[in-house]
Amino acid sequence: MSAPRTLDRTLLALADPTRRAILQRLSSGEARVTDVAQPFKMSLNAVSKHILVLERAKLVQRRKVGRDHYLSYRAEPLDAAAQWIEQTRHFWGSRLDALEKLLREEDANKK
Amino acid sequence: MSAPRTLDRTLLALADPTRRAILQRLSSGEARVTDVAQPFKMSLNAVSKHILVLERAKLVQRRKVGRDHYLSYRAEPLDAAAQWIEQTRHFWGSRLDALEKLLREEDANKK
DNA sequence: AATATATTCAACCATTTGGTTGAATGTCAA
DNA sequence: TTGACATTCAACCAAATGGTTGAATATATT
Repeated sequence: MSAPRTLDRTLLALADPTRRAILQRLSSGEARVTDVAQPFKMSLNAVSKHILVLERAKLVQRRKVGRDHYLSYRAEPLDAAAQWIEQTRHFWGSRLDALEKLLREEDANKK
Repeated sequence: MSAPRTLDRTLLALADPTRRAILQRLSSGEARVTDVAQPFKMSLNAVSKHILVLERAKLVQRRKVGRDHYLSYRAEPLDAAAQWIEQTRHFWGSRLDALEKLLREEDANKK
């Protein structure tokens, strides 16, 4: 089904507070690169690189209008990641069945 | 509440197919480092490093018995990540949310 | 005591990441 | 046309990642 590369890129892109902040900013609507970069202490170029990572993960889309690049948030990869995590939790167990697994392990150790 | 560092580490740890495979292996019960490493082409040491990343993210716990280190999967960080993603999707919007809303509206129209 | 097994530690290497600064490109505006 | 603005490109740097090999450590086994 879904190539794992896509999931890799999504999770990697999300594993950074700066990039999550960028996404949050975009979640309330389009913004230009400069606008997105404004609140951060780091250089515009650094933010530009973060945006590239988000684009590679398809979490951000770019629309060029003249010299301005308008960025927007795309929800699909996050949906896909959520789906993967939910499915995984279901198969691997969550807190609720942790006890059960523990008991299985103890049982195995007694052999 | 949860420091973003924890989420960073969880997502980063999950953003790698080898580490996800390791977790999958552990999801069905404890295993030693050697057992975990066996199916992989890479060296034992490489796997050992991956395990370290998973431990740092608290996705894997280690129990030493003599020379053997028994590894087990811990579900809590994944639960936390899922919670973050779900909350985020809720606030940032998603396709599924849109679909849900559409269905709710259709439902309302039928009344 | 000698050897084999399980694991980590240490050093090394190539690549990636996250940041910087400075220059280049493209577009708007006076 | 000249200059300001928006953005990327390029080079560089430090640190982290993902892998290797070889040695060290600790524990079992004979």
